[in-house]
Amino acid sequence: MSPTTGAEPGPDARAGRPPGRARRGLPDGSGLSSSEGRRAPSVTGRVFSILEAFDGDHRALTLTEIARGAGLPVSTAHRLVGELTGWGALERGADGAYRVGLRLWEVGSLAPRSVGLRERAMPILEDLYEAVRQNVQLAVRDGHEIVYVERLAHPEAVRVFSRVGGRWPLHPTAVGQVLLAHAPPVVQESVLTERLVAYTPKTVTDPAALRRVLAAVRRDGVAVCDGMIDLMALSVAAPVRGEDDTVVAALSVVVPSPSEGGGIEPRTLVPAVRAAARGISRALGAPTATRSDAVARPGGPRAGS
Amino acid sequence: MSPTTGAEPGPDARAGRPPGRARRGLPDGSGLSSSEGRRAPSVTGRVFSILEAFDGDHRALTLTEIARGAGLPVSTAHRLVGELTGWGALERGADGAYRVGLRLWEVGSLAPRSVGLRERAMPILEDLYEAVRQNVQLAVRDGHEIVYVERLAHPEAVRVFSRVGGRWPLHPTAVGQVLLAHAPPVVQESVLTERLVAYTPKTVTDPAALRRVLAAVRRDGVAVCDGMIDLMALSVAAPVRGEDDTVVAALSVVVPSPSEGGGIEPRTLVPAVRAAARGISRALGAPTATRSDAVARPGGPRAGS
DNA sequence: CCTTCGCTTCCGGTGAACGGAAGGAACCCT
DNA sequence: AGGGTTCCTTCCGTTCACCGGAAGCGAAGG
Repeated sequence: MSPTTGAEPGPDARAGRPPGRARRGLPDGSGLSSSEGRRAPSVTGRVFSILEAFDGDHRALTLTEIARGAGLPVSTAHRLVGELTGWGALERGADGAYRVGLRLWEVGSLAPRSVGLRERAMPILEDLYEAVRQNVQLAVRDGHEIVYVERLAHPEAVRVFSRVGGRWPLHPTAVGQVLLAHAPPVVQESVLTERLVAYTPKTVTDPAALRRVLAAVRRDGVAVCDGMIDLMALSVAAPVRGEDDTVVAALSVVVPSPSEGGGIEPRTLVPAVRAAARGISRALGAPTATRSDAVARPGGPRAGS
Repeated sequence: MSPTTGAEPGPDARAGRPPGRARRGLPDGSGLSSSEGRRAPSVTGRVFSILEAFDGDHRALTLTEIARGAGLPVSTAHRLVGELTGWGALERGADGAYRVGLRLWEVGSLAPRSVGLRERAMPILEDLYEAVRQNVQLAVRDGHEIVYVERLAHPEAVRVFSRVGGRWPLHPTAVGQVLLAHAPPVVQESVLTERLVAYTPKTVTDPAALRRVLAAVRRDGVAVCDGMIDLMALSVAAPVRGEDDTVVAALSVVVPSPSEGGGIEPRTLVPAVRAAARGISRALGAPTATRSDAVARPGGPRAGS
């Protein structure tokens, strides 16, 4: 294979592919390996780079693919993958390809910010899902990105690009805007100085405009994003607060965009989303969610019916 | 291929671990660290032992607790935990305790046997959940144990001990019996020669009796466990088949045991559970689930294997 | 005050990890 | 059949990253 293989970050990326972390290129013997490609020379670092070779579009990899993706010699990859497989972090299928193993998932399921949160939120998510029969999503912030923790999708609902465990930037998603609006100021400023990628013509990319959006989100307690990632979809999100009353997650509903002929008036979703988010906050022990003011009044926590 | 290709990883590092909570021998300073379960002295092995220090009852650990649990010197644990935290496999809370991090959960969510399966099964699980309004569970087998992959619990349903990501032995659970009944003969024999722990007086512990139960499960296409783990609960499980028509998972419903005054007649659940399991099998592309015979009445074709 | 406990840093010796190279098994395409 | 390609596995001498005891720190508590 000629040396051109992974030079470009996203030659394979289809339409709606999130800005996944830059895939590590080959060692790239062109001398000038520079400082950027800071590769941790530790064993642990190498193990991580192996795990990072797997992502939503690459769930099954051969040894050689792993080695290439992780930037490791095959013999090294072979040894480490062998250990990973022995423990159960990876599994080898009958086809010889490696996949992420059950044991690793099992440990991951102890993460409080994902499964812990999910456990308490699930009943309310279900109620909301039953009420709207569309896409319902729950996400948390990790650095400058959101990570989807749970997603309930009706088969006939508008198609969305999110995936449980998937990452997206903060600025073009309703959950992201909610989480950013309530993030520490350092994070906000940092994001506002980054280049804000446009996914559609409707994406907010101007820092000043985004700043206004965030202020509105804080004021209204909801974020509404129409066609910022996909012109067909509109999403409404509200913040979920934890014990110390900080925003720990965001909840959203995604419906067909009215500008594309969606039949749902987004404004009717706002009370339901806000109520469900408050319901989860209460389940988490948020102090303000136990008071009874603040929410207008349409519909109780059970969002209809 | 090599000796270990395909099939079960025979030697299996983790088969020895008793299914219950019992785990983690404290260093117990008695000098005699023995050779008992000595862990591989590789860096990777140490990292695994750190991850293993976390479990359902220990989701937040201090550095010292991790070191003790993993059987490592504090300074060593400190260095490795530092690397794990830097990558995101662990997170350190404001209280100084370490928890499993989002990044690790994220990689784990790429495991085909958990989330991959879950994604396709979810709509059907939801339908079943709506229909019965009780506990609905989905589990796979890993070695001599089951691992719960998904669980929907009604707040007012009978309380069960399972947890997403949790492990249980095969013989006392309905899902376990289904998975064991369709496991490779090697696994079955191996389990039948183990000591079968009794959780209640009703637990099957006699190998011959279990063998008859498994035959019945294969014949009927369902397993029914009444009070084998918890006298209050009864569960009904059915097999889920994958593309190659092997049993890849099991689905169950848990209701209050009729002998304890539960209001539901278990027999009425059988068709619903069986139908849901077939629905998931079909979603996974199982050949027999697309035909319309085979399960119509007990004593159908399938019996062998 | 001193003690205890847990976390962090330091540093010299050493053995585990490294990876090039060679061997082997499939699987192409002539 | 034969030569070419790709991928996996094993081997082994070199070296450097890992190891962990010890000491320093800060906080809690008696």
